[in-house]
Amino acid sequence: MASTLKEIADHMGVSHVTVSHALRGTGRMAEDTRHRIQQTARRMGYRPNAAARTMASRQTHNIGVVIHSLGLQCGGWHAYDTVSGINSIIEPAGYTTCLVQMHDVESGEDGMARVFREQALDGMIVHAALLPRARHHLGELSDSIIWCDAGLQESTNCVWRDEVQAGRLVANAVAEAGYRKALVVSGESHSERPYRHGHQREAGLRDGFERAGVAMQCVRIESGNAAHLQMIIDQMHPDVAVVAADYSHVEPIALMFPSAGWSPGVHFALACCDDRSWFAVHWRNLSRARFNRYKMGQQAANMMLQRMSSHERSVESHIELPAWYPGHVKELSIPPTLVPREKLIGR
Amino acid sequence: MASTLKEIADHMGVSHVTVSHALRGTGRMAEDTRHRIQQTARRMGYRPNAAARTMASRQTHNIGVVIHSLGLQCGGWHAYDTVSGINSIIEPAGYTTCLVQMHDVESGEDGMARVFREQALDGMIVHAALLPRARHHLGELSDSIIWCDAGLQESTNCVWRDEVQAGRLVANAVAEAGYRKALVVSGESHSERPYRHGHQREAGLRDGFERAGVAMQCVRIESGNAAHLQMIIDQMHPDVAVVAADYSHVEPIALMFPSAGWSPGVHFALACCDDRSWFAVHWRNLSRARFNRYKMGQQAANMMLQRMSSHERSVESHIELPAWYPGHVKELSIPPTLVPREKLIGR
DNA sequence: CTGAAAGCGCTTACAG
DNA sequence: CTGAAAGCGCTTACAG
Repeated sequence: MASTLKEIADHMGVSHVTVSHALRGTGRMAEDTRHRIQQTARRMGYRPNAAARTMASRQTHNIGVVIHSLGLQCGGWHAYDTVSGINSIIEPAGYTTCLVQMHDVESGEDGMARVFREQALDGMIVHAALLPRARHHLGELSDSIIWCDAGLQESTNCVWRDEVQAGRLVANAVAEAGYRKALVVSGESHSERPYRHGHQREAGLRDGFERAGVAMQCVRIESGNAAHLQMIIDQMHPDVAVVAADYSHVEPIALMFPSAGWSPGVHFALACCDDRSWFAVHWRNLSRARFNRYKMGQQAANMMLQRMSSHERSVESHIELPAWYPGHVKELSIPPTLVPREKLIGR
Repeated sequence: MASTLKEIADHMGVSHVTVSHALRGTGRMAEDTRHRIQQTARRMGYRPNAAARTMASRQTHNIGVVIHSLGLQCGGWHAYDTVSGINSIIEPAGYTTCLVQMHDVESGEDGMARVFREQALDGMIVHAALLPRARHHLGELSDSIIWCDAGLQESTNCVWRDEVQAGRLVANAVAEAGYRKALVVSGESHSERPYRHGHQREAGLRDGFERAGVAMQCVRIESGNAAHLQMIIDQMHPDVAVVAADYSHVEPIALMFPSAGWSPGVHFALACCDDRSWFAVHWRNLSRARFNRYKMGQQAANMMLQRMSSHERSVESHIELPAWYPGHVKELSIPPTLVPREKLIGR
């Protein structure tokens, strides 16, 4: 088990520089020589030393993926799709995904992860809606940042989806299904967050419903809060459709309401402005604005790679467009959650 | 913005070695000197170079977290809880979580992630049930591996939960609630996988039901397959309780059945052998064998740290015990999914 | 108590 | 076409 270039070099009677060139395909030498060196290295079980490479080449080949740690135990699952997408692009390109959970609190140097303190990253993809202060802090740590679904919508280095359009799509679908009023369910507004998808979705919904002449009412709920759920149930009416602003509100509604006697797609109409990749497997009949977080992660990763290869300071932003998905699945006998008004079973 | 020890050293008229010692709290020197150096370093914005540190100290401070990439787009979400738990321990200890998605296929050297090829890790936590071949391959890459919920149950370096016990707990609860028969729903058996939680859970269920004199029938389904779901619905009867072997089967049942007129906790009884951290937020009334993947990740991470600090080759394995959670939530008017037999509303 | 020396394993730029 | 030199920024062990 040879572990260094030098050992291979000594073994073959050449310099370690030649071995280095041979293995990486750089430099000039007889193809035969190169081939023989590669063979030997393989036979001797040579494995390069990442730290030495980093040191000499000034490239870490590490990409930080910054995600939010919302109380650690709960929340943040939505990030997994995106992170998987990022890794699927980055890893084959020879980069490593370094996961960094970040609390807004630790703006101070000392609270930061080692990976930040010790210049261990070539760049980072931020997938967390941080406060301006924290955002600024990251900007000082690296000049190569891609903001992926991070609440930043600038002309360069950002990826986001058109949330307003998602809202419009849902509003149109609800109107077309024959409902006269929409109950829009979303979470408490965290006013200090610089950007909430909810706001934009609501703007889109409002716009869409207005054009279609459908009334709209917003309800803020905490998930799992019985009183809040009851508030919605109290408003149930055949003319009313329930619209969930994001995935974290559509799940509790679908899971908890049935126990109270209200099944989506049967007793009431339900549509969602948000999407998660597992819906495609476990909840195919959910009527929703479709959207692929995995793909968005890949998009951000590609932008990162492009930026690093071209040494450009910036790369054009990308906006992902959602599409309406009715939830009609041929091989499924179960109806979509947004069933046409006239097919609803009253209670 | 000074970026090296030497710049600070020159600035203060000492050697870079002294600065190194001062900053890390090693060596011996006047407290005053140490303090002055630290101040200067901070003022000059010094940030250590991770690669140089790694090189000199032979420690990367990187921990690989190996997860399975099941077709990439779908599956694997369950890993997120565990990964978060790992990171929550590792990061404050100065280590970085390097995510590595691994396909069983790429046993060949060339298909492996760079992080594997280039000795960039101090150790790894494997959270994927790999084939023996792939497992063996990892073993050659690192001598410091913790197997977390990875299908390996040896006396050292492993973390797993007692799945048999989970099955027993569920069986007892179902029997006590007054049901005479259980319909156990699980996925297709992937026979080539070295270990499936499902097998052990089933063994526990079988044991528990046998003792309690409750009949048990297994149904294998693909999630989202309507015919399969119908198979279950056809068997519905007031004496029958539905038991989901893992989280990926309980969700489709709870999400899809209501649309077909069957609500858990109202029209039929439902219990689950599995748990996910988000159940605690979004699905609190699910009756289940409770279990904390986040905590298990922390456990694995602590074992890793212990192993690295003590330079021991191995650390004692840890078995996590599940607990029965009925799903009775005081402030929730919604019933648990495993409602007592006599409270069930017939259809 | 302090610092000069050696070395970690590579890559890059340059001289032959 | 090939290789010797310089250097990346630290830590460790050791001599003073």
